[in-house]
Amino acid sequence: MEIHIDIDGNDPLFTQVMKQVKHAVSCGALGAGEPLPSIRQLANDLDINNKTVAKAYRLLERDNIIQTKGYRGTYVHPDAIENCTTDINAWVNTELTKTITAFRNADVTDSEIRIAFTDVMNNTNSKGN
Amino acid sequence: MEIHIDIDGNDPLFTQVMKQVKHAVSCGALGAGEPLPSIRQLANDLDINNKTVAKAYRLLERDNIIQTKGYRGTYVHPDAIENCTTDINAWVNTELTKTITAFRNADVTDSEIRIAFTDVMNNTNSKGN
DNA sequence: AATTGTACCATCCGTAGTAAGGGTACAGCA
DNA sequence: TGCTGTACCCTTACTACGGATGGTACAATT
Repeated sequence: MEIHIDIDGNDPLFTQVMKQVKHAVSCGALGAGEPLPSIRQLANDLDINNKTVAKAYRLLERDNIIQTKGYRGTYVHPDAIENCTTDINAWVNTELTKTITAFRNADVTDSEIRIAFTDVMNNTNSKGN
Repeated sequence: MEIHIDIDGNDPLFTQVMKQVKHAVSCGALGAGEPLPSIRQLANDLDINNKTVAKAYRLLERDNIIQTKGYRGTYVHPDAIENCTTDINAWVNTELTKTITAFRNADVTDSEIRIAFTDVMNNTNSKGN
């Protein structure tokens, strides 16, 4: 596990952590079942906040790249390699594009789309993110 | 045409103008083909900016509530009454709700949804709003 | 000449959301 | 006891966007 962080990079820190873990997995540097450094450990090594690493880990776990075993640490998910390729954000992007272009073709203002968007985001039950 | 504006109201000014024009039309106070006050005129009467009224008029015309006849002024659309009931924003809202709840059920973070949204909005050709 | 809708330039303020950090605390394992 | 992940609290930039305003200018109509 060698993770390097570029403070001045374009990507936010938690994104950099996610990308590098994914990369380590797809490279084989991190095999299925192998343990990852603890949140506090990695945060300390990278000299960043616990929450930033925790956020990266949380999202990695949602994407089934890693697995948190309660109080026994965090490990690489058995199906990590396959799940590295499937990018959930890509799916979200294409779906949103379809919806939004439909709106635009109906001459809906970008402003109106944005208003409706924030409206829906705020007045709907989020599943607890 | 009596339009009253509440500066301290919750709705933005251009929305108030739109609502009141729609109301005047559906009430019958403003019949099909009748002329509306000019943009500058109404802006002056309400003591608001030209652009604010122009924005309201522009959206009202898109919704086929009113009709701008070039340099001859603005008039109520022939089918204004029917088009008063069909709210384009309602359709946008329900469509967006469907899409977003789908994302949330897939455990996509609200943050990720927002990022993808702004991404799509900025990296797609808007039809010129 | 005056008025029409419209287009373009620009600014200001308020709000909202993100990213990141700091702190404190808890329950379960070794 | 020490470590694990996790869940709260609150705070600080930074950014993007919306709403509104101001000014200037244009072509076409009356």
